[in-house]
Amino acid sequence: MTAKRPTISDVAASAGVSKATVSAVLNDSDTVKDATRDRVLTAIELLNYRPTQLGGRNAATRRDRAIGVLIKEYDNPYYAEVIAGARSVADARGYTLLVVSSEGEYAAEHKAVALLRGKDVDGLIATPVLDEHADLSHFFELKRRNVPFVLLEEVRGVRASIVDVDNVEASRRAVEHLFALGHTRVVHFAGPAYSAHSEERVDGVHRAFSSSHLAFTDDVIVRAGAHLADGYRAGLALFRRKGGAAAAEAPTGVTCYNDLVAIGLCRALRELGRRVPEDVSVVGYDDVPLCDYLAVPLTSMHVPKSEMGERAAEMLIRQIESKQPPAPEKVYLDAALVVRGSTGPPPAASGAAAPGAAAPAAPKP
Amino acid sequence: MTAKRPTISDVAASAGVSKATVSAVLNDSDTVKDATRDRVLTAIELLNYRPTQLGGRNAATRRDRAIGVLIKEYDNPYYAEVIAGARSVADARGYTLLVVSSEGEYAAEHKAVALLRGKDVDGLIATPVLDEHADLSHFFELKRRNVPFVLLEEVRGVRASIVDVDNVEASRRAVEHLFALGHTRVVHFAGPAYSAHSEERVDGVHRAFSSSHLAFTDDVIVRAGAHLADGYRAGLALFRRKGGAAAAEAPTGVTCYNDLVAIGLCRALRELGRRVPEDVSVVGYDDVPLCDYLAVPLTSMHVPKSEMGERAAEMLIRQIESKQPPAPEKVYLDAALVVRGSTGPPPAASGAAAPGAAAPAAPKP
DNA sequence: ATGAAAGCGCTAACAA
DNA sequence: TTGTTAGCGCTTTCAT
Repeated sequence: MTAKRPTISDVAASAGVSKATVSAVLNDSDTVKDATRDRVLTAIELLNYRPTQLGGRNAATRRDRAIGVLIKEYDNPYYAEVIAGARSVADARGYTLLVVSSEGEYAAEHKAVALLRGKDVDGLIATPVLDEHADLSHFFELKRRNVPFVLLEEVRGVRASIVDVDNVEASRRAVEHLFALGHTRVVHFAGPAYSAHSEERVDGVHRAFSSSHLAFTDDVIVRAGAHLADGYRAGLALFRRKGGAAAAEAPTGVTCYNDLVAIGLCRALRELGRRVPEDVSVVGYDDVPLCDYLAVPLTSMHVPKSEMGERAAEMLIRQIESKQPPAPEKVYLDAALVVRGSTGPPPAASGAAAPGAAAPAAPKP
Repeated sequence: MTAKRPTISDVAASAGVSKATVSAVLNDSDTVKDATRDRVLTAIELLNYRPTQLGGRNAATRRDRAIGVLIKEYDNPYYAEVIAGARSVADARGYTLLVVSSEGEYAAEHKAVALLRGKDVDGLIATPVLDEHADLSHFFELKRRNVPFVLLEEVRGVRASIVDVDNVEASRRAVEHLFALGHTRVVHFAGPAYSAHSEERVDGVHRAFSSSHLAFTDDVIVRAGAHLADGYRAGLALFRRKGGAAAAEAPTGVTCYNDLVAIGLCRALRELGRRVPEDVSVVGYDDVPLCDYLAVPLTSMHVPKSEMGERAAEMLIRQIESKQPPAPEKVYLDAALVVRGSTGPPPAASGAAAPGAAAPAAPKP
């Protein structure tokens, strides 16, 4: 009863060509005339054909359902929560998650996507690397082979479903939280170059400054990274430089690309004898569970990570199981600032201030 | 020139049976006589045959090399480092890592291993779940199909390569560190039931007590878990109970299954107004990078996670690429205690003590 | 309990 | 540029 999965022969018949020609189209051979390629592609769409790599009776029957998940950092609790969300719905629907990380490298991403589709995953959830010079052929190959995928981060040039948060707006609100507290020397610790989210968040910082009477100068954006060590290094560098005589110019508030960077920064501040939030206010991003476990709990922009994973998986599975080739869907969820102990009013009024004047006395530098 | 990969036909010929019979053996069909099964299995070993699921020319040529990695928790930085180590060597050798987590559930582990081998991974690195009642058929299937795998945690009943640390010894030393500082009321926050490592570490605690003059009672072992929230909950429960009048009986030192649990415990202590290390000393396990980033840095048992991943991957790839079927290898690496700020002498001498007596004066409760 | 033969969906050689 | 033909390695009837 159950309609059989179409095979390459069905496509060939429908397009009025041979199996070999269809195969050539699938493998992006340049020996195919544009007209015939189009005919084949149309037939693929029409039948919703999905090629398989399997041989024998395998191809027709045995199929364990699997969803590939492409992330960018194994050591980021952000992804752990997104994956947990995706897993909960995948599991309920009989899919298993296969996770691969590009670690921010474009070449690794390319290889990973190729591998996953070579392994016949039924669909893909991906956080793509931002790389101006990189080609997008691996995503186009997914399209060609009709493998559904959902992105968790926009990538220019690929029409695809996406689940995300409005990062520029959220980042703007993070900065405005500091403005509202009276901070005037505010800085942003930006993420890695490979992150579109980082660019969006930088943009948000820019907009917050634009809406204020504060000047957006070059030193507002400090390139940090995505990891604990990045925030630590950048924090040490910045605040050591702005120590001693230059202390009056030091920022009193910092928004960070993510919570890990913020935690790294907090360590640097601690080691330099600056208190959080008395001397410097710090706001993270993502609202990782760890925020609540720190001695001074971290104010952070809450991102509904688990829900993002769930929504992405639901959307993807719907597309996988749909009879029609899927139309791209876009879902934007809300982020909300969670204020905890790491933010407060700036040390003195605003201008030049002797360190440790108004705030509770510091124990020891 | 390059010796072709043996096929099912080669095995059939070598064993003097038909392809169908070999197929039956591979799929664990019970219609095969023991004698013939043995002959087939021997032929498989002899030729070092590895079945493939792929069809067409794929099977002979196109092969992206992949290593499956089975972990137990996505949200544990321990695995992030092990994976990073494995990835570094896998990458250099042209292998891509596919990570799947069982999240501690046996059924998920079974499914994951089946999936991975269905996807034709070249080998597997696995941290198996501890489950007395569970069958090990998925690992035997790997054996039957000659898929190399290395474990990162012992599992009774499976002869396999392993890379690990001597957990009972390491755990014993963690406890003895507290004993050496003068602690007499010491407790261990144990890990989840699915963890063999947890059992080993509990065993280590037991041995430390045995070598001391302290009595090992039932309350020495507190079942916590593997996550931040587990340590927090268990910590709140234990120290709330031992508050007020019972405070004199409260433990002054705690060793934990891992760093996450320790961090959770520290939060509980903070919220209950107990200072670390002045009132309670806490020691973690794994020595995750985060330890250095806490306001009171965490004393922890350092496990060479990255090296474990590297060694496991090296061993596995050697077995994958070997002409001979591999003999199981066992590697045990050294753990070493890293003393940081979270441990110190107990509040008073040892018996009933008023809090905050001998330790350096606290700024404010 | 086993083998012969047919077939799976795909790719690759080679003609046309 | 395309179709024909010949596989690939494996699984699965169905006799025996």
